[in-house]
Amino acid sequence: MTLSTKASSLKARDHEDSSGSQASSDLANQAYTSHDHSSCVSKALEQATELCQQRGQRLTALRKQVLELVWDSHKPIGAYDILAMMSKDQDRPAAPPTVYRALDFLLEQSLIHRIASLNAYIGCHCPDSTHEGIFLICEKCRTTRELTGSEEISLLKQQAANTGFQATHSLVEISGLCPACQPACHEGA
Amino acid sequence: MTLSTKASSLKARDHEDSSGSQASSDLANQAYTSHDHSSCVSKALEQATELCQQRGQRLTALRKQVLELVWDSHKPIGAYDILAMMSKDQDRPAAPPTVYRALDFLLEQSLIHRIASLNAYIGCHCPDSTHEGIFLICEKCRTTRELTGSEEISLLKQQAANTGFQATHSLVEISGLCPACQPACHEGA
DNA sequence: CCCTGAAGTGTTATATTATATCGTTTTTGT
DNA sequence: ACAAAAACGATATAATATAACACTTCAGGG
Ligand SMILES: [Zn+2]
Ligand SMILES: [Zn+2]
Ligand SMILES: [Zn+2]
Ligand SMILES: [Zn+2]
Repeated sequence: MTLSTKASSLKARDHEDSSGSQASSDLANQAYTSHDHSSCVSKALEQATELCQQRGQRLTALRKQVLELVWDSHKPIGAYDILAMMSKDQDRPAAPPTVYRALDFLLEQSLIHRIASLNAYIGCHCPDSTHEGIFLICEKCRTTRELTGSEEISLLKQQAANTGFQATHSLVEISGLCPACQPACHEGA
Repeated sequence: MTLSTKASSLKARDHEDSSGSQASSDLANQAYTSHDHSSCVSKALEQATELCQQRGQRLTALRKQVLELVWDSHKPIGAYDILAMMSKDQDRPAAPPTVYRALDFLLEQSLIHRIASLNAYIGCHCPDSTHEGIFLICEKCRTTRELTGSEEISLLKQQAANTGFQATHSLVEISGLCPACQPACHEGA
């Protein structure tokens, strides 16, 4: 597989530890800082509601629930994990198409992204603009951060154009170690 | 899905038309030019044999066969398509693990690449060096070309490093229209 | 040469991810 | 209220990938 340690199932909600609010000024998101993530989620849901209203799209209860489940983690979450949570929390035996249809809608509205190397989904921090994401995926803890600086994307597309290729969409995923997981590398006795 | 028209099955060997040899000087490969592809394949197999010998790795008949089937197309080919061809050509009812093990070996040896957005595999043009590929995937004909200019990759990793992320592997796939398929866009009556 | 351990392969079963299809319900616009 | 469209529930199935175990092949040492 692409990443080294393939857990049997992607998990969410495992960093809801501290609620200290640290303002990391110039960063697009706070994937690496321990923060009040529930407020992240609330804001994301509010923004999504507003955006869909503006666009004349229907953010139904089901779609909102899926969006919330996706947002609840800084780690990409698999469709079947969402399915399991929906079935557990609400005693609804949801079927795959239910989740996939919601995910498709959210992807179309740019409210979430799909991480191809993990077959998983993650909330988008800047859903108001259609953009090409650059994703930094930690091979150890799977925390994934989206960079929105699109200069590199432009360069890539420029180079593609130089070869006569007409680029329409780019997929950039970088695997490695997030700041939190790097010290763990030096712990080997 | 990531690409617009998802054919039910990826296909190979559908551009073995002309054998005109056109030297496109500065290009790493000839995905877009009509050329004697069978000679491409031969060279790739020879080089693979040599590289494995140098590395003390065993390019067995099975692995070589899979490599040839992958190389036979400029389009990424799915594992189950390889499986079907193996079963057809040699009256061997091969099972999935047979193909996946060969693919894993070829991936480890950098003789092929996996295209995540297609769940498919394609031969590498420069297997002697470990590198990060940039893939240009045509949404119409699926012809996929690998760029080896790694400056952009370096920039991406640099930007990742600026955020404290220690990058180890990058995945860059750009979808769009290859030169051959672009005129088709203007044919709409 | 023969033994032996490691690597490779065959085979069966199963896991994981995603879609097709159809019928019902809900919403929207008139 | 009515009709059309969109969303949803439900069942089945497709597509991709791996687990587990037995058997074969091969390299290397005696
Ligand atoms: Zn985004
Ligand atoms: Zn990490
Ligand atoms: Zn390559
Ligand atoms: Zn094309």
